[in-house]
Amino acid sequence: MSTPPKTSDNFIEELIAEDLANGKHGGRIHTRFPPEPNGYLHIGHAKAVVINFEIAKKFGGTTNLRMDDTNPSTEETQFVDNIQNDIKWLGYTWVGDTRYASDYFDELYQLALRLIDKGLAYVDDSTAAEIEAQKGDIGVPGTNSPFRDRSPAENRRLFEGMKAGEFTDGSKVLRAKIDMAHPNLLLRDPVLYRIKHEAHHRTGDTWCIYPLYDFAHGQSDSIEQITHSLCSLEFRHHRDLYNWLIEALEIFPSRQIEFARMNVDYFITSKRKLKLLIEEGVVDGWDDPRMSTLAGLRRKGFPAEAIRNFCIDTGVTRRDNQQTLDLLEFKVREVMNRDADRYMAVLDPVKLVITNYPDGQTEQLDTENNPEDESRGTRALPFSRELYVERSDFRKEPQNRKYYRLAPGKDVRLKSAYIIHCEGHEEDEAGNVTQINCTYYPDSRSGEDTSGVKAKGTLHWVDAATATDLEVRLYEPLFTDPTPMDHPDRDFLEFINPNSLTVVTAKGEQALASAGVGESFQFLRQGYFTVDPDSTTDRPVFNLTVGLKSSFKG
RNA sequence: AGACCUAUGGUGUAAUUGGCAACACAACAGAUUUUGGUUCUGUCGUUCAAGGUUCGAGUCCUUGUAGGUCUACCA
Repeated sequence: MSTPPKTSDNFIEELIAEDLANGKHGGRIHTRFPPEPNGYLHIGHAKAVVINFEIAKKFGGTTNLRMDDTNPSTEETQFVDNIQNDIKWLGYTWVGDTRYASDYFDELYQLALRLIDKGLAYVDDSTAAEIEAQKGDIGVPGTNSPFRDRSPAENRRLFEGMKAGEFTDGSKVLRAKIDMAHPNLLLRDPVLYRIKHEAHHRTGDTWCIYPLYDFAHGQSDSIEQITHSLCSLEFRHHRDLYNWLIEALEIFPSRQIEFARMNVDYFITSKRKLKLLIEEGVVDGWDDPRMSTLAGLRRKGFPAEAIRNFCIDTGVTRRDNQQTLDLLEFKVREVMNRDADRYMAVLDPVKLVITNYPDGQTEQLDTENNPEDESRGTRALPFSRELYVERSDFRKEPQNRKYYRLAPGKDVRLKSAYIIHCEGHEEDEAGNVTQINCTYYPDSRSGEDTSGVKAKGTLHWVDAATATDLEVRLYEPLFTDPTPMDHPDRDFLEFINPNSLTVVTAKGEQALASAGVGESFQFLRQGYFTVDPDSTTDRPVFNLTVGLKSSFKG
């Protein structure tokens, strides 16, 4: 493991340790991750996944995966499949089959009847607008619905009628009977069930009434005997209702604990906004490498291990936090530096001719695959008179003594090959460099250098005759502002970075052409790149995963 | 306005629960280097404010201040 395990407990672990010490649930720990299948998982979800799975693991417990699918209008099976895939990819295995809140619709309905029979819920004929008006306001008590005092028997009859499809959408709802003056607005007789004559992605037309979040989530936790229900801070106010229902229904007392969600610079994590980016054509889809989705980050090449380490190391607290992209990228480099083989590819090629190298001659040079991991071995590199090097590695005039790349009169080492001496260049009428001319020191061959020439700089290069074309997609953050949502006066779309994607044709080592989708490499001196699924045998496509750190100023 | 939550370097997270404020990232400087990468060393800089309790307060109390959340038949 590249990341040492954290030693101290976070506040959730402290609370759980307390429960354990008090003998709660006989020492059993069971958590759950409850996504709504109406979109793809993003970096913020990853945090919740990691917290739920890691904490359970730490205490020898298990974790369920449950689709919170109580709203037939927005949910799709396509999303279910992707969510499952993402969690597995992150490296986690939930216990048993995937659960669905919709599997509990019968039980939930029975629980609703129980509440009705106890006089703790009623059917309300008020319109949505009327219910809103009854709600009161912050600091202003609400008013009782005129239907609040219907008898349990009447409520039961009406609720059964709702289920039987006797009423139209919106004509009736089931409400909990709590307190219209409660300081927590959520306890002012919240709506529990609504009528929706709409097909559900799993139950089809079986139901025309569907429970709301507050009458599905907590109850599902109880049904699954979840001991600790870990969720983000915005559900704090729901906890009062969560607990009220546990008592009213006399069901298994799961304990909800809230933590602060993780925000990351240059990423947005609103599913609605992510969807908008797709609809507006700003990105190509949920798995566009510029997206904050796990599908996007995976396609871009981020290793699951790096995302996991990032989520773990950023900790669990109750305060608002804004994580830097720097740390995420550090975690990515940390893993890829260890794992990725080094190859050479020239992103902006310019021809370099070694004038004293015999025309038509080719030799094979040895180069290590990964200096961090000797077991990765070496490979052969073809070398001949004509090469490609990076345009930015040449200056018509040397800059200063801190510059040790190519310029007239300068000596540089070609990685794993020879030291060359820059003689001059050719250019077109516009002054663009079209060719760099050099001579080489025949006795400076890598590994057996007796030339005595010292070259401060080492450049990557590729043999022109055998080089293969690569499509390389270079990414920058999707936004020009680290927190595009934090401008109340401006739309987040105003902060779209016009340079978020640049496509270039690079010259790469031939071996790169046969790399498999998802394979990652370090392109020497440039960054980590990962093979995109758009690749064809004719045209391999590489995504920039993350650039190398560079202390070069110039 | 009411209720609830939060406050430690630039960012994030710790602090044996009242005992020398530390770790990571970032930044800066240097060493090593056939990647201006990696690795190594060093520097920088922190307890929201004011009172109080105490031999001793980041930690406990009081009062402020700042930020966040909540009035969907979404989750």
